[in-house]
Amino acid sequence: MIDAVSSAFHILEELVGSNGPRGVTDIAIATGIPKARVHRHLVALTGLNYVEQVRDTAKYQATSRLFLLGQMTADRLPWLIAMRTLLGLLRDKIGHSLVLSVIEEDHVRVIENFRGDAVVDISSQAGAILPLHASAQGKILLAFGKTDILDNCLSKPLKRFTPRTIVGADNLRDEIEKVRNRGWATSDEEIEVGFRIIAAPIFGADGDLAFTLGVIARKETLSMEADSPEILTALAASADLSKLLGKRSGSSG
Amino acid sequence: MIDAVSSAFHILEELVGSNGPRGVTDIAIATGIPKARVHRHLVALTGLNYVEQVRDTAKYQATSRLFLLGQMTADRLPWLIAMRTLLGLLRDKIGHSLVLSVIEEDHVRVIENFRGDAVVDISSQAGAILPLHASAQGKILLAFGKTDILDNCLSKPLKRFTPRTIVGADNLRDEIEKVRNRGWATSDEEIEVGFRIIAAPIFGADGDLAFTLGVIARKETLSMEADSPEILTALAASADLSKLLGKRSGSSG
DNA sequence: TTCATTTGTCTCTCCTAGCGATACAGCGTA
DNA sequence: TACGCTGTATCGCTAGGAGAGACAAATGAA
Repeated sequence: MIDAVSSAFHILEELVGSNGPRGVTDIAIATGIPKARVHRHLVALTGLNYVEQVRDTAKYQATSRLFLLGQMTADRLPWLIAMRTLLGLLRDKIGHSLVLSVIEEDHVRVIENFRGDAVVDISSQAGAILPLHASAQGKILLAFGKTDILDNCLSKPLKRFTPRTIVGADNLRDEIEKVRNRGWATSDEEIEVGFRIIAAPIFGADGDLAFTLGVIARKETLSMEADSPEILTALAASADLSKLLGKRSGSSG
Repeated sequence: MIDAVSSAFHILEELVGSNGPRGVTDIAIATGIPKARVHRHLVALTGLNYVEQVRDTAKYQATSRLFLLGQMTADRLPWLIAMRTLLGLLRDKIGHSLVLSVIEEDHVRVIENFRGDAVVDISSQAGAILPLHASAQGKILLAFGKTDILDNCLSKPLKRFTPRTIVGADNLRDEIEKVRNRGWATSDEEIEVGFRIIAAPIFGADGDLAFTLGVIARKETLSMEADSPEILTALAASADLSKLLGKRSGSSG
């Protein structure tokens, strides 16, 4: 591991995860990296055109070049493009917001939102890490990921987000068993009052869980019956995507 | 400038600019970076989850995490999102492929393509650098960028891409003068036989040229008359985008 | 099979590049 | 004016990243 590179990305992530230009001191505090190092890196990144200094304020922000790097990455990952176009179409079809998340070791990270057509938009933040026991996507990982993830999750106290959050170890174990049997997961106001999520697993070429597809909506508009059109559609889509990924050799990330 | 960070991004760019997993030696040769260093960096980047090693082949490729970094960048650059949605709509309206490019110092780099509805897709590659004297977008930079860019461009021999490429210094000077006067540029089979491009400038908050909007199509389907709907629409759109950028303080990248 | 070549990876020493402490300059504010 | 911020510059120190080269595992040709 090269420390300088690690620091650089740490700073970039911090920069990109906030919603405005950031100052050197600010970033130093947020990341825990000494100010001098932060400054040195910001200057370096500016030289590489991945960061720019906002005139007047002297604060720093990421540039469109970093966006471009991501775009080019997507161009080289055909399955990513295919997934995105498919999910775009799916969103148009069912109207609810869709959330694509990637499995990273032992957590679930949101890659992209496809906003529904509801007046009030519901969407999670790209880059966000979802709670394992309270989100439908997290339950998918607990059910279809490596078994030690579930054990590890249960070894720590489960955080309560709403009155409906499952915080009992045995209850969660039962829930995960149910998810594993029927092949899809729900989060019924367990993470935020008034909102439901359903999620389905997407498997990679190696057969391992690679992504999850989530449908999120206000509870009044999203049925959680097994034969509801949303669930049937989501299951069909995730199966299609698994098939899509199966065609190639590469894996997730 | 931190060498390690510079190397890391150099390697990443190389990785992302090719269309498949790359080997260590391969990248070392392509980038001119010693093999040992490339390997060390790839391992480091793998540790940061921005790169993964493809099983079996042992080659490396960028992961969706890098894509995510770009997406998050876009989320923090409101004008980028606004531009993208506007251009998406515009593409649907005029049907031709659109190309959004960013001005980087003294060259023009493609950020994103919005593919038209033609059966045969025409699009440039995201990340590609466009020739200044032969592309419509390049002429925009020569006309509206700093004057030394034009001088510098003319100081070197102009590469001929097609029989119609302008390779005479005086001819190019006249052409650029014309572009500057009317506010838009064309490339009439000057870069590839059979294809036309028209481009318009998009100015940033500081009044400097920041982006260009290009329309690309087969020559039979794209009129280059000043009053053609494509040109009028493109000009209106780029003016709108300039206005959009004028509202905020940040700049390009 | 055998040999040769090339791959990704590792080991080693060397010295430079990145490090933190500290100082400094510019800007608002009190 | 004095203060408390900011971003930036300086400067020795040494840890950490550098390159050369060795190595093993593929790969391919004979």
